[in-house]
Amino acid sequence: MPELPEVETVRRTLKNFIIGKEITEIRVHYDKIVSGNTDTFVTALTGQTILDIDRVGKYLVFILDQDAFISHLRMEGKYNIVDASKPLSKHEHLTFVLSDGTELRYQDTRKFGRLALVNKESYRQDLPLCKLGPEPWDADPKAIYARIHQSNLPIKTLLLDQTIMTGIGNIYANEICFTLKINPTTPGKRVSKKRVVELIAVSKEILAQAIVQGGTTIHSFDANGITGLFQMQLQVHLQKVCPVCNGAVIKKMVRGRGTYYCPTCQKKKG
DNA sequence: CATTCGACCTGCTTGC
DNA sequence: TGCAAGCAGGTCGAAT
Repeated sequence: MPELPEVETVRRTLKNFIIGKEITEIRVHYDKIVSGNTDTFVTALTGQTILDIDRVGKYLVFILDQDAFISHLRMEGKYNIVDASKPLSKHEHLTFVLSDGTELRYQDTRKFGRLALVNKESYRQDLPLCKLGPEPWDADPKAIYARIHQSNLPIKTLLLDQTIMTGIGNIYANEICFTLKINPTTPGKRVSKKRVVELIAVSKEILAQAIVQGGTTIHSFDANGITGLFQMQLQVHLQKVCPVCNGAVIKKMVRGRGTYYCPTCQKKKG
């Protein structure tokens, strides 16, 4: 489900409920949800206390006494905090039994998400996180421009490339292009330095705004779990009418991803 | 190396 | 109504 703002909202919300608690037992109900060896994961983490939750791009990083593990929610992953007596639901694939009688459960309808044991001291330098580019607020415009400028791929596709910048997903890629009035199919090569600077600035603004909205909308969790789902005002994504010119919004597939844009407002090629 | 394309999964919507 | 195809807020690995 999530792009960076949703993951950040999940991180903040989850922290209120699990910091300082010990994982007394781990039950894996769907083996493939854990990357690498499941027994190793379970054995290593059982008995450790959750000290903090970090985030790198769209990854959550749970910091424990001795180890850490990363969790990527992919399309539909979410966390539930429930009383231990609550029956396991169909799509809950992993349960962390906590020391206070609650359980942290990972739920994922499509089973795309993954959890993996990582080295607490070096996870940012290790795979897979070391592959990620900077988040927009840490991005060096020169470096980003260098990457974008050498590619013929559509700018929208490049925004989704987590090795260039991390955190942007399909929805925000569409929104960012709309805000900048840039045609999402514009080849990276044709995007000017100035436009790249603007692209980074807009990415920052939109993600930051989304985090604020997530923070104000989601104070806790409910039966739907901690999803970070929030109702941000979308300008083009899933829209039919352009809010600026009232013209029809177009939907087309760009490199396999649903892409929405206004053909009138987003004519600019760079 | 950069890029493409299918794979990974389930469920909801759409169209015949 | 029934059923198949298409699509969903993401990433990876194999092939080109």
